[in-house]
Amino acid sequence: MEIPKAYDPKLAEGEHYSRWEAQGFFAPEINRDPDAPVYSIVIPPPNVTGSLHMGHALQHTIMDVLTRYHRMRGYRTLWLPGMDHAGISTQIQVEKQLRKEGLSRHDLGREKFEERVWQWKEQYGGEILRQMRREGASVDWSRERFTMDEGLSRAVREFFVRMYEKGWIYRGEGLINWCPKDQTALSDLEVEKVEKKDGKLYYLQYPVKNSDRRVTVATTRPETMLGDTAVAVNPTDERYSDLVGATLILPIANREIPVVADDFVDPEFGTGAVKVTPAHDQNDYAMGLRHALPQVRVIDQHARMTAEAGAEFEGLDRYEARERIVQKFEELGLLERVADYEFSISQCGRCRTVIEPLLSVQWFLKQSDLGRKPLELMRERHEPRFVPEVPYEKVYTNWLEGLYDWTLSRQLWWGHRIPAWYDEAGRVFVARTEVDARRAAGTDNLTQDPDVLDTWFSSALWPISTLGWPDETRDLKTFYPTSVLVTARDIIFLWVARMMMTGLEFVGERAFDDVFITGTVFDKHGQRMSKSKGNGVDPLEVFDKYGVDATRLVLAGIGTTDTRWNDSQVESYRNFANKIWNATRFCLMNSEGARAGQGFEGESQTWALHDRWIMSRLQKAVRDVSKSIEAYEFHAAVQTVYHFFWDDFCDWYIELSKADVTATDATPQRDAARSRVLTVLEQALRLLHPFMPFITEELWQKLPGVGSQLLHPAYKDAEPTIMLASYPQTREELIDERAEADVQSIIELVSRVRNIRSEMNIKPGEPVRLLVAAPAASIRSVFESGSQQIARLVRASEILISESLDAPRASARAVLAGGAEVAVPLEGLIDFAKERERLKGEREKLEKEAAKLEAQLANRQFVERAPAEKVSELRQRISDIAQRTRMLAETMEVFAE
RNA sequence: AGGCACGUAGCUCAGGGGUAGAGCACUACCUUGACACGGUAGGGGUCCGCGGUUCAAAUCCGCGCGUGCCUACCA
Repeated sequence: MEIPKAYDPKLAEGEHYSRWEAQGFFAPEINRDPDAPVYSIVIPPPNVTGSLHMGHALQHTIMDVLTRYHRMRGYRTLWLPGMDHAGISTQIQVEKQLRKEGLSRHDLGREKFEERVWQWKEQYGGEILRQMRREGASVDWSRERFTMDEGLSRAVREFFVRMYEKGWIYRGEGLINWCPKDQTALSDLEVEKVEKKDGKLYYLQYPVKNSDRRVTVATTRPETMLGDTAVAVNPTDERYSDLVGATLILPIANREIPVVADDFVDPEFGTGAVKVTPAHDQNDYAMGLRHALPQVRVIDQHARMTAEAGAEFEGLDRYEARERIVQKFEELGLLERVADYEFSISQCGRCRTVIEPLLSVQWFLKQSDLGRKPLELMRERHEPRFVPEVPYEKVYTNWLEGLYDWTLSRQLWWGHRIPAWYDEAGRVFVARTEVDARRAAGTDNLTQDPDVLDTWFSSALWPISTLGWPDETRDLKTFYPTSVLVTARDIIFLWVARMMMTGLEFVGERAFDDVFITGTVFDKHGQRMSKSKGNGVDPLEVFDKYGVDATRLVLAGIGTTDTRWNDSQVESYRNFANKIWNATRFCLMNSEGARAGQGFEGESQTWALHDRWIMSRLQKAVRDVSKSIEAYEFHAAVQTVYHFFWDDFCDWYIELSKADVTATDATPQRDAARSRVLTVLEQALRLLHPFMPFITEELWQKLPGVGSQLLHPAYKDAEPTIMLASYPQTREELIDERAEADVQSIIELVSRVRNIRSEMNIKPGEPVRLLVAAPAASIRSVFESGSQQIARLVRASEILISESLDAPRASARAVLAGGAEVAVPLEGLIDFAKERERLKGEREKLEKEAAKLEAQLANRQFVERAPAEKVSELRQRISDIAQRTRMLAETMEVFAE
């Protein structure tokens, strides 16, 4: 069979996915075992406007590894894909498109605009889903969901109505975050805090009524003073105790406002007196409620001053007003001073406009009620299990402990319309459908609330709504609760906690068993990747350059760690893919007469040493990889499989088998050896498949002997594919420590001789003779039976094995474990001085180690208190080293001048 | 301001009470019939600093320094 010398990822990547998909391999229905255990994951739905970035690629890789692994283990496996309608960002996208046509959404009207968005979604949306195919994501496309689907929308209305009926959703006036640009309310979680903005702190003086006294307040937002309805001081602050209850004259507005006492005020900060603007500041709002202060609105939705601010300011932008007011204070002689000040501001998470806290009527959800069950579940049973547990369990718990009301309504057109209707009298009717609302109202003359719900409202239902809730569907019963949620840490509050709330509330069970929080991928300078910085690494470009499988290996290894992206890691895994390719190429070039799955017949004790060895190594690799995947330790899993394949299989097993495998005569021995190499390879490919789906499928399909018999019994009727093959299971009885130790001594011998060759500058083509001595008969027999292989690996023309060494003076020597020695006669080739130096170096190394160990043993405390096992281990090591040193000394005598 | 992580080879990172690891980079040799995206042999580390616990600390604890993240009602 002719296959190219280098692996070209594009070929495999272009070929297999569509077949997997078409054959239905991704759907859980492929599993025919009625008793199969269930494994399910719902994808964190990417925004319909989004395209793939490294964070997605990381999450998807981990989900796919878990999904493929469990599928191969015979689980009824579902990974459900879908998208989020992404209210604000999608609306912005479409409005941008309209603007190019000279239109606004108001020109179209609501209905036409919504149609337009749907159109946009069909045309441009969901690019990321196409990109997921490129990643090899084995999601069940037949269950793809969109948060605006009819089913999911029904779930949203159901959620809303039930919460309303319980009194947990209410409509009321509150101080909310308002984005003056997007013209909508935002939840606290959609607001970004930006720290360390340079600004000013203005010290303003308010005169006390009927007095010469003035009270100085400090503020970063002088323009809000027009809305002040009090000044607050700390009740314990003696400087102001006589003023509490006094009346101040608010300058410019010339309004009378009281001085109130409130614990909130920090006497240490500023002047210890705070202006209170209940209508434009979160804290002042709360204080206003405590003291029953009036709320004066001086800033409107467009961040312009209102009529209430006074004719002089009406219509001014908030920042213009600020300047004007400061100027005015100066003129009045009431501006005490202005100080430079560093402070933080809140921005719209979407457009970065500075948020304006505004009083307005919105819909709210009392999260503290809905959050009670998740909090109890965490406190009592530590569920869900966070990976890593530290610090996320605490982050999650702390948030649940301090829940506040969630502003649900958004003044947008794209999203789930609030299921509330008003009659002419303004009475509100919340209902699942308009028909229900009419029935309740007893009239058809109703107007639906114009607002839509926060995008995260529908996201909160994702695990249950995608599976059919509120109906009790088969999918919901089968796949819920889901096995694990894989996501980034920044949406633990926004999303993870809320899914737990709805799952527990409506289905009575946690949304997922485990929550795996991935690390963050930074650029090579440690900066967060972002569009605006333009420092993002495009996963697709990395795929193009190094292949999807290599990229996945890097991503899986990242796991929960924050990592700076560097291509060299991907390059090394690209090389690994090529190594896999070429190892397979070797096996295929020598596959005539061989079949994967054969060659290891009979009692393992009758097998050759290197066969027992590789099987033992394979069992351990299988054991460790499975254990690591199940513990979400992907880095360890990747390392294990990488080193098993490269070091054990390629460097040693193939090399040790080469003579047998490449024999020209078609003997049964040769074919059995070929089958054994193929068998180990085939198992290794399966082991690798969850991480590297494309290359493993590509190569697996080429191996002679693969077929339906290798599929997991749950998939027995399916077309042969590695993705439905059984994941290798450890066969404990094949773990053979003796064989591992024996091959280890062969490896040591070979390495020592190669070292001599290299240090002595012996030409690679130049054959050498080997004189090997070992006092122990067991080691001698290992060397004897392996002498052909050893000779091949070190290019020896002859190997003489005896009990004690009798080598010519002109030999290079090395001491091995267990008292064995090796000498390489080098008549005429040896440089005595150089050999002396080399041996001296060896001896120094040993002496240094011996000194350290001796010192430890000399410590009586150690001997008395350390476990006996440790002490004897140390004694053993010391005696090994002593023996080596002794032998080395003898050897050096030979070279004495 | 609090909380939490992290600091290991030149770089990116594993590991973690008992012999310091990988990949890349580096040095030397090798185009040997799987693979130069390769092979063989090497060099390179007071595991941030200082104390403590322990027979034993890179690992556990405290403090300090540095870096990053999260939370917060600093007007």
